Amino acid sequence: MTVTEAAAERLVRIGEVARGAGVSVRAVRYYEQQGLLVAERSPSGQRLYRQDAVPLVRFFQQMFAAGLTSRRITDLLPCWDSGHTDAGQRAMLRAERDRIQTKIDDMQAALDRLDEVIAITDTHP
Amino acid sequence: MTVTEAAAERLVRIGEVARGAGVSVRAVRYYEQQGLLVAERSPSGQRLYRQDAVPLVRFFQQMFAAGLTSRRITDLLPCWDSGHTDAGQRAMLRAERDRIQTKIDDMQAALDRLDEVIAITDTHP
DNA sequence: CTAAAACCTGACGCTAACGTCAGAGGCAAG
DNA sequence: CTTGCCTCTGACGTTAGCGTCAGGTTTTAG
Repeated sequence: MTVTEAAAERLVRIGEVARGAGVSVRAVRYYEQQGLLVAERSPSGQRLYRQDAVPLVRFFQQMFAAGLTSRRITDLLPCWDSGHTDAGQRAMLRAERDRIQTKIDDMQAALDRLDEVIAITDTHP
Repeated sequence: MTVTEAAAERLVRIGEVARGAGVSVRAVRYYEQQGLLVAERSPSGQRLYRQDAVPLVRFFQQMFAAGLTSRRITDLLPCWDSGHTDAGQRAMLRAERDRIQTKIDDMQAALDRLDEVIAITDTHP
């Protein structure tokens, strides 16, 4: 059921993508510049995106929030697109995973320390 | 038992603090510039720190890792030093706490997505 | 038809926590 | 004394993900 049907996909302009994903237009252009996103062009030169660009941009945001760089995301995009991965990509996936886990642990430790202080300052004003 | 005894505290120079805390000398100077750290000076102008500067710098690192800025840390330092806090500081503590918690959740979500992909690419090479 | 809204391409600005010189003084050892 | 390591004060460089003009074209609403 892969939509190989070239059934005239509805294309949207950059503003709609940006609003849909909750980011700025500038951000979407930046993603294209970084090779994260590809867009067709209208005869007049305006960017045209398929609707799946919206969840894709949301995904980028999620990865950015996790501390991945746009470079890393481009390197790992094939893992999503094609499902195919080579050894290097699998290693990168694991490395990023471990890095994120470590960062979560660090932040949890910091959170615990803050909570200690909050508890103290609340009971001891 | 507060060590009000001016019992000639052993003072250390910046290199020892940096090595002890696992940061660069430049970082320690930066913390002073940002008002996080205060140092006495030797007659010749070299910075002299008390040994508790080492755990303090480690603490800064932990807060930085959690996304606090040096500005925020200076604002909240009195909560540690004096144990005394006003309403504004308590609000800031909670705000930072909530921000960190949100970020942890975001990163956990990203981690879960990465783990999905890892699972797929491992079973489906 | 016309005005507003949206889009385009540069290109400089911004922030935060340092890195990295450069040039000069300070300090214990041999 | 001098060798070598540590420290000092500036001060500019870096990185990443955008923000923010500037100046011009295009699309849309009425």
